[in-house]
This record gives sequence, structure tokens and C-alpha cells, in this order.
Amino acid sequence: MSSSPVRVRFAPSPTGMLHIGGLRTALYNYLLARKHDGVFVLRIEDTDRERYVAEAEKDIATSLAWAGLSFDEGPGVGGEAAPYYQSERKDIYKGYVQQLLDAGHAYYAFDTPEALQQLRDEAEHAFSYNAATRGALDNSLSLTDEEVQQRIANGEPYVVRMKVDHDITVRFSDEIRGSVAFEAEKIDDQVLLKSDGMPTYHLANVVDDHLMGITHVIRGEEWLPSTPKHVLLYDYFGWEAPAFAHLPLILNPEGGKLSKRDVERGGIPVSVRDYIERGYEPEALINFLALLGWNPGTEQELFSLEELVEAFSLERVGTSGVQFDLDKLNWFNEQHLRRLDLDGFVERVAPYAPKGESGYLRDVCALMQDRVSFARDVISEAGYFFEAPTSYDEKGVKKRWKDDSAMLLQAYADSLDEAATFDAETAEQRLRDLADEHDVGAGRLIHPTRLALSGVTFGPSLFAMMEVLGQRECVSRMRKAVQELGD
RNA sequence: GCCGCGUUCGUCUAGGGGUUUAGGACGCCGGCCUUUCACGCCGGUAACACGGGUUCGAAUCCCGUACGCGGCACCA
Repeated sequence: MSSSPVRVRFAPSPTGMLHIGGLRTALYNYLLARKHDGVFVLRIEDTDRERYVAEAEKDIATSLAWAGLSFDEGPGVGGEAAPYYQSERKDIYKGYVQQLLDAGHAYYAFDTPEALQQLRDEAEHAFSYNAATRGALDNSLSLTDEEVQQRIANGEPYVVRMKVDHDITVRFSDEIRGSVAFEAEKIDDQVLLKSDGMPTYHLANVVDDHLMGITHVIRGEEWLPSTPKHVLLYDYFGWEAPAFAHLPLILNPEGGKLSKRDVERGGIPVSVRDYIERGYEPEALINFLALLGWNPGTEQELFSLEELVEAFSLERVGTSGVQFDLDKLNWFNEQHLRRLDLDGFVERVAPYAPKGESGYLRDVCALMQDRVSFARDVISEAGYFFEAPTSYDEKGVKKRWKDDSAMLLQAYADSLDEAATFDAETAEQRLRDLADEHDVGAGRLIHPTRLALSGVTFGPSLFAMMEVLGQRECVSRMRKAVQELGD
């Protein structure tokens, strides 16, 4: 275990609801921080005013809180490196851009977005703003100083681009993939400062990670191709780059990038919010996500968040894209539901339950905990605990309701009605006695009784169920069934 | 098109030169338990992308091919 002060950050962009892949990125960051008694920072990368969604930031906070991923520094909690909104750090970036400009590592460019788009459209393969093309473009490297100053003074919009020198190879080590190399001539002169005065991700990300003392940048694999730009930037500033770890992408069941479309197509929700709404337990989603791309090297599958912290390491994160399997998530949900103690389980079910006596819900839960995949199933699959059946399963009736059922059920109801005490044991005793009396198998009574009480042919142990339902309710439902189904 | 990353059962994965008749989990199939249905337990199904090397020996190392994914914005 390392004793170096680990500082990691999760830096989502508030452009939409928190993505499931984003939650996994946050989780891995969180795990590394907690594992090494480090610091987990939340930073909001809101430099894109065009795509800003006000609701998004709240969703990020809500989702992280729901998942149990607490952060040590960030919006709301503050910290030494505040502010944690990039939009509030504009002046900071300005200074660093100037530093780059002064050192000749960056330059002004006046090309309009439209002009660049046209170049891209006209290019045979792909247009790149780089050492080979910049001389013919509208920037401070092709213009005289006076002209540049004049145009800026005139209020002409401009951007600042990083000047990437060619004929070098940018190498860096990725914690997950090992050594990665890119030829500088393939890297373009990335815009660092947009014409609206906002930094781009690349600049802001490097400056902030350095200023915030980030030691490990853990992010999705989609960032791998732009990492050489970041490495170059650290170099220009004379800063030591943090360790990089690029996580394999989460794929949809067809093997493509998980997108909104997958919600309708494969039933795979993309937003964390959707998982919350569908009733997944946070422990299950976290456990599932942790194992999606990482494995502990043991055969343990079920983990609490604390256990994940204990077991986690970057070295055991995989390298290839992983497909999302809803069946397995569902299995984790069942497993985590069963791990709960009864009171804990009741807490999860309570929000779905009709108002009523809490002791009763607890009794129902005790019978249902091992039988459901989702907490709400207790209510949806065993509604008969809360309301008498209004109909009887047709196929069940056909199979289980015999000629003598009405008569037997009537007799059983009468017998139970007279009982001085009522619990599972007496219910069973009286049923077996009655069966003996009429010289029929117990099943002849058990099945029609279940049908009468629940309307369906499946469910928890009949006698346990009867005890929970209570004497009066059982007798009444049985008599009603005799009337309804007759003979 | 260019650049990068990847490739073990359908899916998540273990394994990192001989311990492998390639292990576990989900799913699926079968059985046991239960006069219900589940849970649980037991068993089964199913994989090293391909081709060359290196080596006494390769799923494991190297090269190539194929395929997949990602990136190539004044988006992150």
C-alpha cells in the first residue's frame, strides 16, 4: 500500500444527466482515494456554455449521493483549491494562457469557425490545424505583430492555440495499458482559449489538475487520444504530469458505445437516474459497476462499498471494452437485497408499500425477502397481502379447483373460524386433520386454499402466509372463494 | 482516410511460458429440496480471432492479418 498522498478527481460536465459510465469513473476514483486515505475531489467542468444544462449539476450530486460516493472537496463542501467550477476560474486560465503565449508555446488565431469548417469540408481526407498548415492560416505566426495587436484592439474575436512542434514522439505511461506513444505530427494545434474567453477542456483540465494537486487522472478511454496534448501542456508549463489511467469503455449489448438509443433498443438505461427510478439498490449498481472492467483476482463477487475499497487496485482494471449485461445487474440486485437484515429490507420496501401498520409490512417482508429481485416486487408480486384477490388465476383454477374443493374449503374455513388461537401451526394442523377426515391428500386442500387467499398458485409457504394474513381475513377470503368459484 | 487502444465461454472474467482435461460468475438446461412458486444446493452447456515466428514446450512472448471500439471541434 502506498503512503503517497493520493488526490483524484471526478470532473463531469453538466451537459446532461449523469451517465452510467460516468458513475463508474467516479467510483474508480473514489475507490482509489479511499484505498489510500487520499482525497476525492469533485470538479464541475462547465466551460461549454452552449451545452450547459442547469438540471445536470443537481443530478450529478444526487446520483453520487445515492450511490454513496462522498467527495472531500468540491461544490458545496469547499476546499483549499476552490472554486471547483471551471466557469469561476476564468481569470486563472487567462494567466496561464499568457504564460504559454509569452513562451512561444501558443499563439493567437483569428480563423472563424465557418472558415475552418469549410477547410474541413474541402479537405480530401481530414483537415488539421498544425505545423504544416498553420503558416497559411490566419494567426499570429503568419501575421505581423502590429497586425495582430491591431486586430485584437479592434475587438476581433480570436482563439489561442497551442503550438505543437513536429518531429517528436510523445510518450507516456498509462497505469492500465502501459506505454503509449503518439507522433507529434498527428497532433493538431488544439484551441486552448475559446473566443468567448472560456478555456477548452484540454487547457482547463491540465491547469486545474496541477493546481489541485491531482496525482492520478482516472477517466474513460475516449480521452486517450487527447492525452498527448495534455502531456505536452504539462511539459510546456514545466509541471510534472499526474499518472494517467484510461478505463475501458462500457459498451451496449451489441458492442457499441452506450448511448441514449440503447434505452429504447436494448432496455439498457444510460442515466444513473433511470436506474434509481427502476428501483435498483445502490449497493447492487456499485458492485456491478466495480466488476465491469475490474476484478479482485479472487472468486469473490459480492462486495459492499467498503469491501471494494479494501480490494481495489488500478493494476487489476482490464483493457478491453466491456458489454453491459442487465441480467447480471439484476442478479446483483437480488443478492444485495438478500444480504440486508430484515429491518434493512423493510426500509427498502416501505416506500412502495401502502400505508399501514409497520409490523404487518415487516411480517410480509420476512416472507418475501428471498423471493424478489426488486424491493418493489414485494408489493407488486404479493399484492394479496394488502388487498383481497378480486379474481382467481384461470389456469390455476382449472388445475387446482376440483369438484370437492368448495366443500373442503368451506369445512376448513369453519374449522379455522372456531379456532381459539391462530398461527401457522394450528392452520396446518387443522388442514391435515380435515384432509385425514375426508380421506384426501393435504394437497387437495392446500392448493385451493392458496388460490382462495392469494388468487394465484405461487407464493410463500401457505401456512406462514395464513398466519400473517390472520384468522378473520383467511376465513373471509376462503368463504368468498367458495362463493365465487362454487362447485 | 489517418492515429490510437483492444481481442479467453453469449456476457463479466481468472490465468501472464509447463501446475490446464483452460477456473469462477451471470444467463440457459437438468436434478435435489418443497404437495405451490421462488430461494438454496448439486450437475451440465459453452471460449484462448486467424497466420507466422521464438521455445524442448505458448492461451500466455514477438510480428503480421482480420475484426471491434475510440479519437481526429472555438464539446467535454
